[in-house]
Amino acid sequence: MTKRLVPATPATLDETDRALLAALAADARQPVSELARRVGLSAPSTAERVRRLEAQGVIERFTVQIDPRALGFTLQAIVRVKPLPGQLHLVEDVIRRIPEFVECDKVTGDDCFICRLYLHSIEQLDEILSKVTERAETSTAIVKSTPVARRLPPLG
Amino acid sequence: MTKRLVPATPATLDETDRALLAALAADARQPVSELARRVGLSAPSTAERVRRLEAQGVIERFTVQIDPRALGFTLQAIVRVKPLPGQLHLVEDVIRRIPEFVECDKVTGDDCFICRLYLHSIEQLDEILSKVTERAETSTAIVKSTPVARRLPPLG
DNA sequence: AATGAAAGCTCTTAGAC
DNA sequence: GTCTAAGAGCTTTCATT
Repeated sequence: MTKRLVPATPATLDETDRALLAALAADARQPVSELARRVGLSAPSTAERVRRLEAQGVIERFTVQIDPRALGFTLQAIVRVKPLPGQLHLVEDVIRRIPEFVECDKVTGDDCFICRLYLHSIEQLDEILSKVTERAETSTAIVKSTPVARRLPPLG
Repeated sequence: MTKRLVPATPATLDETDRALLAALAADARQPVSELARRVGLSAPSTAERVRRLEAQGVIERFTVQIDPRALGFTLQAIVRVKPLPGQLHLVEDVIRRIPEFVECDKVTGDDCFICRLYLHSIEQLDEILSKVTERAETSTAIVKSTPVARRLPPLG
């Protein structure tokens, strides 16, 4: 697997690149030969474009989307975290080390962190948040449904 | 590509399945032969397990993680959206139709929706939110960094 | 459920435009 | 940057345990 060489800020993507990205987003495991058919190029050219997109850092990684329920995670919560004075870095470390926090962004405004938490049960919420509440105020919202599941932004 | 047959709530995953999922999460495009080496099975068995995980709905899809900056999205925002009375469904539709909203969860509590928004510039924030603010109160936080990028929850 | 061997595809490399 | 062609490598099928 070719690895990122550049931090990828400017990247000139033509129509073929965009079509490739869209096709890969829909099914990352489809063979190069099929990708090639979709974008109207030969297999070698297609393979090289995919490698180039990886090397440029446009493609960060090929991955799999797993249904959390299949792993026993029946609940999802969005937690806003406001560290107590002087606890910011420690709070960040604590979050990073709890694997049930599957995502965390540091944001502007009163709440410093906004995180997504996977839970096996509602009881587990207290269990996990207790590790954070020593050092931060938290505000939790339970996910009832997901009107928009992670999708690609407009490629145009 | 085999498609989901069951809503996947109970799924008995053994150690090999978990190892497979972890390997696929790290690189979804690696060949079955390599996956087979990693989990210590033959290629045919490995291929069948991957198909089974897809059919069970454990694997939702194979996809690609793209650097938003490569597409010109230099900013990310987390927007909390509280629809005005009677506007809930319309607000949900509006969000769904704006492709820059790359993710949206409906949650318990005062703010009905929590969404992730990709932006080309700070000016675009007003432009996009103006389509929502006719029907909802919004509260926006700009992402400064991402201490935890989307990761797999614990497979144990 | 898993394996090994063989047939059939797919990927990559090489050389040319 | 792209193509065709051919060898290398991968995936799948099937008979077997």
